Amino acid sequence: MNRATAAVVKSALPDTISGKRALATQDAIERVRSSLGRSRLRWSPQREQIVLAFLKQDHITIRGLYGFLNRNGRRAPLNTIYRTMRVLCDNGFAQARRFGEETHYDNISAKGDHDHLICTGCGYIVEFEDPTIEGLRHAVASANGFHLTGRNLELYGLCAVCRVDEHPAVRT
Amino acid sequence: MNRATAAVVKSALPDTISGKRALATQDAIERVRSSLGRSRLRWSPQREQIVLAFLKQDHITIRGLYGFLNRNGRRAPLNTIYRTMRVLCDNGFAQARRFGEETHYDNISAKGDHDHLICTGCGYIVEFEDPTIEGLRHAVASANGFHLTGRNLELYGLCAVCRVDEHPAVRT
DNA sequence: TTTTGTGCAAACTGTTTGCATTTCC
DNA sequence: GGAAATGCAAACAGTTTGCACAAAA
Repeated sequence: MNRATAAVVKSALPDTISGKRALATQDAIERVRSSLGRSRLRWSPQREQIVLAFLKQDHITIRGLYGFLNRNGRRAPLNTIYRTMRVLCDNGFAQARRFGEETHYDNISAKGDHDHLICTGCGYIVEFEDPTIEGLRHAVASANGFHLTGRNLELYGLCAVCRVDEHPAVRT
Repeated sequence: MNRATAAVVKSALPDTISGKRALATQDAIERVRSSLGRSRLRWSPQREQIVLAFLKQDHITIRGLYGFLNRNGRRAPLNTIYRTMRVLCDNGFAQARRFGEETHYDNISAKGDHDHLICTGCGYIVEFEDPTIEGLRHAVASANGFHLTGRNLELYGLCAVCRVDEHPAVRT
């Protein structure tokens, strides 16, 4: 790992979730399930576990999901996870974003376009929204005759913790 | 190829270059050479060919360089190109940026930070600079206690050509 | 003459696919 | 019953590395 874009999110959220979040997740799961159903896609136990795990995070990698599931005794092979995530992307629940070596999947079911502030020390990721970019987008697009469809803005830097410790923090 | 981030640059610049550009390149080559020399890195014929080819483009992939060199009878194996590009990155002449399946190398020897407007139809890439982002960067950074070091902004859309033709253009 | 680069082949990593089998609708 | 998902293994693409040899400083 010696490319400029290093660092990987170490986000392993607690395996237990608060009542409030559990409800929100329950709700979201139901939305995914019926949406897939409408597209004649099916609902298997594996798929449910993967979607459930995915919906708990803001962004996660395939290996992250794989580890999470295994840790909780809900084993699923990598290719099944890949396939499920592709389905989620195709149906507008996830968004794939390449970062460093692997693809990160953003949970966009409950939020609009957002961008990322990434600590190159520990891999900590802050998501933010800023309307300022909209103006820029349209200015640049019209100046070049483009019809815009998407964007990806990543800001890199050192978080407060990593700036103080000379050694990068290990975020959980 | 069915991920959101598709499309690859088809940029194969003319193999002959204008006198003006040739001079600029000659100049840049010399700067690279002496910079590497100062770091006790060496100057081989292969390296010269790779750097020469790289400096002619704004951004290119390893396979792009490989094809370019081969087309011009200056064969170089892939791993040599990879190693040379890493040297160029380490010494501030190139910048690696992952896009789609492969890594793109931006020629930053003669320009500052810039961003990309990318046509998802034909892979055409427009580079642009916009000071507006600076304000945004600092606002977001200070709000989150980050010390910024870099950024990457990609705007995706359809270029004028691809919007008219329903079929994507093949840019050269 | 020592250190760095080259080039071939083999390894490695993230991701996809073929295919027989199982499961959902 | 028929379409779709699973899970194993094998394939694949981009990239890196080990190593013997060649070449630059």
